[in-house]
Amino acid sequence: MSPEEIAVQIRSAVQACVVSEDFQPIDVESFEVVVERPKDRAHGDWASNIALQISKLVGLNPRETASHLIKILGTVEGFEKVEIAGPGFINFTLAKGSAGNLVPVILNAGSAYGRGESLQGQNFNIEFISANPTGPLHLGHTRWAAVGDAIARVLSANGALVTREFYVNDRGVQMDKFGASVQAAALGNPIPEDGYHGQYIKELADVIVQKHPEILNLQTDEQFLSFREHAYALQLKEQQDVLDNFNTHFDVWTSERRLHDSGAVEKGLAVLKSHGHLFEQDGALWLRTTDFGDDKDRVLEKSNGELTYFASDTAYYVDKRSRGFDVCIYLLGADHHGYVNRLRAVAACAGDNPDINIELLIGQLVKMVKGGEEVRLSKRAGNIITLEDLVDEVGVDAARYTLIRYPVDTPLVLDLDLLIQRTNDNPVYYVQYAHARIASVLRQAEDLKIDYRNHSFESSVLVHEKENELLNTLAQYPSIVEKAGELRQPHRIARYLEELANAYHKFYDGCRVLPQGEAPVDAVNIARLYVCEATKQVLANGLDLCGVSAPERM
RNA sequence: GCGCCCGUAGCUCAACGGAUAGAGCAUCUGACUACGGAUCAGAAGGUUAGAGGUUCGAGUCCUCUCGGGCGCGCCA
Repeated sequence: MSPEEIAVQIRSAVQACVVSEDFQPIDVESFEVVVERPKDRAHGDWASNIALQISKLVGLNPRETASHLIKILGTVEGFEKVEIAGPGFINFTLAKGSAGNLVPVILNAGSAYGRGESLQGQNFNIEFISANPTGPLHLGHTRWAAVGDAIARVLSANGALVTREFYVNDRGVQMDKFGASVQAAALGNPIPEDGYHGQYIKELADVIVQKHPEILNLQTDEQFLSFREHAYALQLKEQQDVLDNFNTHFDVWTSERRLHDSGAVEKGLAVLKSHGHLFEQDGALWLRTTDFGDDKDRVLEKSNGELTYFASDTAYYVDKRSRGFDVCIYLLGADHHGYVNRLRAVAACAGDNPDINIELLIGQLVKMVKGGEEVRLSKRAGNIITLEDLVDEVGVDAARYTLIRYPVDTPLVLDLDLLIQRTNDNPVYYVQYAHARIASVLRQAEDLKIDYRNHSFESSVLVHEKENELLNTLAQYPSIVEKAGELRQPHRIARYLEELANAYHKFYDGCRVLPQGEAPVDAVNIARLYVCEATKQVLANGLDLCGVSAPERM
């Protein structure tokens, strides 16, 4: 029996108690029935705190409430035991073997097992990374690449429509500094103090000069523009290639320049104006964000007629909404948390509901430690650790998995030495190993000509404690996916996979799957092979949501 | 000064307001002539920074204190 089915049973038990007047009348639909795995498995397979929740409403103390409920629940088929515990928890122990009915469900659903419809019909835009095209992607970007993509996967696993978007900041002062730096490097001049000093600047300069030798003959100003544009194109292409290789694919790349050229900025300002939140002061144009919780109003157009960066942000939000997105998600680094209030205010000024139409996820920065010393990340200083570096060291799977298995609001300290040398201790291998191990068992079954798929699956022979635990863990998967989607927290998938891998390894240790030696194939072997295949499927499904591969061999 | 985030085992981190706060690493002890040991079983390790409060119940919510990170421009 699944947790959802148990919840239904509980609800009808409450209804019955109301009808029999053991409970004071309450609206049976007015509360959420939570069924979850007890932390301590000795408490049973599933537990509910329903009695604690509704005891006041029904006019009894929690334990009395629970005792009425279990009188009814205890008669339901499929439960071996239903009992009260602690302050009024109801613990359910499933009848042996009943959990096995899940196996055919998983195998029939295949890669769709775990997918849900909780976000059906919602159209999400998730914007992440959005780096300046003035250098390689660094470690902070890498966290967003992994997490942003995983959130997108989790959202769509719950039925949402998702667009991954990258905002290219290709306009403004930084681009000019970038261009000037490359130009200087090409000419052998010292790079400007406030320019970019990384080694990649020289490399870009060399590539450009080699491909376009005539650039050296241009007038200084013209030459500068040419260097800037060539370098921009090369650097953007590199970011795109690196992200592709990182298994993170964007649906839309929005250029800030194009946003301006297309008239989107004027359109955005018009929308804000129509809602009456613009005003002029000191010769500048302002947005009254303080109406909606910002701590100061913001300038959109400076007194000299130039548009601010904030004007682009504003226009960009309006533009996204006009493209039909219900929810715009932004992943921002902790150093941008000051933007939260102003962006929420932008949504409100545009006539939207900031609690619904815009979501700002703030992630803490990633710190890298090597040999006990913090490695400082500074693009300008040039001693950056790039996405490429990390992938070169540990591989795409380990890098992605490591970055998504923590909630984004915890600052992350990665020990580079540990990551490089102790790759076997990385939990990603633990999970992948479980998958590969199952693949190996199934391969051997094939070699032994055990065609278990031609036999029917008998769940009743699965009575071993480890089998039960594994099956119950498998049953949790859909609710984990739903929770991860609701909270935008893909790390829940990773943590679940580790638990599932652990349950499988324990099962494997305690339950022989294939017949030993010359022993004949019996129903237990068959059933366990089915369990293996179901576990393999769920591991593969979960790893896919993480953007990590599920290897057949390691 | 104002604001946001964080503080959990030696280290890195978990824990929709739920039961005895959990994993991994590190330390110690065990298991196979191997269905893949990249595994499993066990030991040890905690006043969840501190003090109040809210309630059936607080690591989680509220207030204050201490400690750490970050942000507060007609910059981008």
